[in-house]
Amino acid sequence: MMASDVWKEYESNEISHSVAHHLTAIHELMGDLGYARVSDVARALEITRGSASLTLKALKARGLVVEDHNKFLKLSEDGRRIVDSILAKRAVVRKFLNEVLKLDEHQAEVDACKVEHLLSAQTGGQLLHFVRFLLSDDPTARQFLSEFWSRLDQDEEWQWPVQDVDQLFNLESQ
Amino acid sequence: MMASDVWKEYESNEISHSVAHHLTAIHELMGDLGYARVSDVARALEITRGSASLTLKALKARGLVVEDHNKFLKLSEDGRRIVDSILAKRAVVRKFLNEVLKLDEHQAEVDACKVEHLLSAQTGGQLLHFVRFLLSDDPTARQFLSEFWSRLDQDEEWQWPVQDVDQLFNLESQ
DNA sequence: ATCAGTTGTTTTATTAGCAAAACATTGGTT
DNA sequence: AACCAATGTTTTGCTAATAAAACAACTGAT
Repeated sequence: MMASDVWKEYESNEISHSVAHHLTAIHELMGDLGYARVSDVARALEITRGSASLTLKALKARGLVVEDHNKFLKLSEDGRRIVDSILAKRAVVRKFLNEVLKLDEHQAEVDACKVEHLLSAQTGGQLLHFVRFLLSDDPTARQFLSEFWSRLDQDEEWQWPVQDVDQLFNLESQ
Repeated sequence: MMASDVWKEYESNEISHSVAHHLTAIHELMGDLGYARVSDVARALEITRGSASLTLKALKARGLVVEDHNKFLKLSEDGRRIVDSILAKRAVVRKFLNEVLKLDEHQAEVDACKVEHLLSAQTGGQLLHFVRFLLSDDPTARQFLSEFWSRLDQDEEWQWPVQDVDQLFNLESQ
């Protein structure tokens, strides 16, 4: 009852939203500027240098970020792997929301940003498979998508949020 | 560059994970026991009564929870609406992950639990449309799904996380 | 050489969410 | 009546993540 064990796994997530963005900021700064210092991360995330300094100190202690001889930051091997998995999930979710579900780009980006660090590797991988096939030139996929989109145009309105969860799929749920 | 404004919307979310589960706990307790007190919520969430008391006091102040003449809790109209939208998103995501992407039930439940309170109403609604059509008896949908699943069985392995995000869809991304 | 700007750190404070412990209240048993 | 168990609250303390402010160190221009 109540699946008490499930909901607490949220906190036990090793990568918080904040950590995810500190790490990806370093990654993007390395690409954009060729380097990343505490101030650059703070500027990118629009937080104070003090905040970034503290968070990045913790990430250095966790071995996800390494510091150059002169205060230049770099992702460790582990940090790089984490960033890769996060960016991959973000890209897949964004593409699915925007190009399949036809949500506008901003909404797709916001929602992808919110969930990117929370999805399991399995979910990310399966979703990648799914979206790749869905957006491929396979005739079955093309036909399915065009049929789905044509129905989207039709019943444009829909009551959401829904009052009775059990009737979401006009089947039994649970 | 860096979409600084996007990532901060995470914190500005009005419903935190903790709040979402306090509210849904009340809802489920009302269904299971017919009532919900501070202790019942604490037991359901496996936190102390003190913690639940403080969080629920804040929710009463926000008008999402109302207190009976004798310490019995109830969802307000607003609280009920929030719970409805969360449970609907949870159900849709879980169904998609489990019945479409074929992730095992536990993984589907964990991931759905993590993102349910973060998805926008638009995303929830569009995803519902999508899953409903996907799992309907429409021949196009049926054919597409069986084709997807057969491919899933084939290329069983896949390197994840991925090293190069730009080649995720062997197209240009961004 | 001094002065200003940038950078990095530390300290203090705040908020959300928890635990632990002390406390008060209530309800039922004996 | 006395006692015990359950309930609800409050206080204290903790961690993560922020801001704000003070401070030190370095850089560059004049």
